[in-house]
Amino acid sequence: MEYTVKQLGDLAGVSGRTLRYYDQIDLLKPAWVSEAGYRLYGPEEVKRLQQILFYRELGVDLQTIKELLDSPHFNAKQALLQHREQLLAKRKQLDLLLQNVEQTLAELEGGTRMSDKERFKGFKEKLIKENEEKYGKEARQRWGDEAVDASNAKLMGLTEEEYAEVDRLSKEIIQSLTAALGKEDPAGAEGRRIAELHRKWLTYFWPHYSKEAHLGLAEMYVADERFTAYYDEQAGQGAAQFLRDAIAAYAQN
Amino acid sequence: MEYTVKQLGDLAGVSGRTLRYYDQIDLLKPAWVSEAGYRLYGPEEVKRLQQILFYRELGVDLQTIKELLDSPHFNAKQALLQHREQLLAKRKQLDLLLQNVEQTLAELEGGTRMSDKERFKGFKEKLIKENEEKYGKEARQRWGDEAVDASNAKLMGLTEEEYAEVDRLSKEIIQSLTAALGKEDPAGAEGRRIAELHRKWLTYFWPHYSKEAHLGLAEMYVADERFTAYYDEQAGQGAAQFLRDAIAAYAQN
DNA sequence: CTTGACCTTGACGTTGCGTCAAGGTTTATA
DNA sequence: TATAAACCTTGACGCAACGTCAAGGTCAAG
Repeated sequence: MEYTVKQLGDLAGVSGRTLRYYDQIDLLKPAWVSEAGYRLYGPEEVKRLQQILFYRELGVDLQTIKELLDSPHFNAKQALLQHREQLLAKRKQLDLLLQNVEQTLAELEGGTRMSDKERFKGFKEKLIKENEEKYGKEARQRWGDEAVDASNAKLMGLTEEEYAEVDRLSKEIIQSLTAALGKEDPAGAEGRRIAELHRKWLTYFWPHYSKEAHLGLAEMYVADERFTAYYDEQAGQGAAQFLRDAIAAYAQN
Repeated sequence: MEYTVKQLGDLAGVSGRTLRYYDQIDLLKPAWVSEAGYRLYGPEEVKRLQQILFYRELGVDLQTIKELLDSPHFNAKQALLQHREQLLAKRKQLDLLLQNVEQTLAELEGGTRMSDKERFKGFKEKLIKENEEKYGKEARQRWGDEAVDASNAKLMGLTEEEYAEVDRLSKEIIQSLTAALGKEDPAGAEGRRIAELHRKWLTYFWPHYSKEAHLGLAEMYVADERFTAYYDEQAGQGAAQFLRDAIAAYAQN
């Protein structure tokens, strides 16, 4: 039985790129190479790939796997013991993080509204302590490496469907604003439509809708430069003002 | 109060490089830049850095932190809820990994000596499932055939003490070889001592010792390039050959 | 003989910085 | 005041484990 990269890849559930990478780092070489330069794998390589994937499944890094499989003296038990220590350390850090997050959440829930000073107090103390210890930095850096990829945190804890709708709404608001800027009247029909969209969007964040609050938010859009900058950047100069006027007209109605 | 990169870095416990990186990705810009091009930070930046580090400590990635601090629409609570979910998921996976590792270790400790077949059973099942989804019976059969003879993972089940001794022995062998290379006679006293060490070491792997088998292994050290490379790398060029000769002399005696 | 699926080798992107390297600036000390 | 030490700058490479084009060669099928 001989396999090309794709055949072996499909068989084992890894990509062709992965196999070429394993070849590159000398972790798994093809049994031979065809005249055309194709990598061809035999049963031996299938076996070795299985072992590689077995250890990878346990979270062992490729270098260690290589040593494990190549060094005839390598003690798998010791490697696993060491690996377990790493996993335990990781979990410990995770638990610490979780504690922190939960505590912060609890403070938010309880409306504790701690001041920034208070909020960062414990954190600052921790930083100082870390600085005193020589390995503080190292530990933090390790943590940085472990940091969860939170690039999808934009989903904001909504269900998928909810998020999709929120996303659609905010995009439509921006688009409508872009189109309406300088052409439409904020107090006109299009302005009203935009304000309505904005209201819908709002309901996903506020438990209760009120015209007063809506109007208050609209005012903030022009008063707080962070909001202003956001809308002006997304939809063009004057977008925040337009939106504020549209909502004002809508809310007064 | 104004700070240069190092001053602010020391204050907050981050490196200058980190601050320059944060500048680069527009996460934290200096308040102004001196004529000489030095970055200078003010109190506002200190506050922002605190917030950045606060969220970083929670494991949030820098892009998300940026959005969090820059976008007025960002809901910190929702973000944290979402983040907590990710942390929980990660911990769950860690626990699974730990379970796997612990089980494998337990098998080693208990001397259960599970067959490779069994060892890879769970793994195999997973692969088979994946293959079935993709290709159905045909692939499963092929895979099954390959899987059955996936039998060469050598996990040596020793106790901790045993391993320590094995480790000590192998290190002493390497050291002795390094020292003896080119100076001592493989058939001499030192060669004999090394061969003896090697024999001791062997007993931890082989249930029954025999001179023939020992000699056979020694031959393999020069015949199998993996072994040769290992010894020559660890103890110097010619180490495998020296060891082979020493064992040969020892075994013939 | 032409698709289309598959193969190859680069080479860049990802994350969050660490770590030189080469060269300019500021500060402390002799 | 000269000079060394400490600090600053901008590149640019490296890290883990691949994903993802891009440009071009190969192979089995219609």
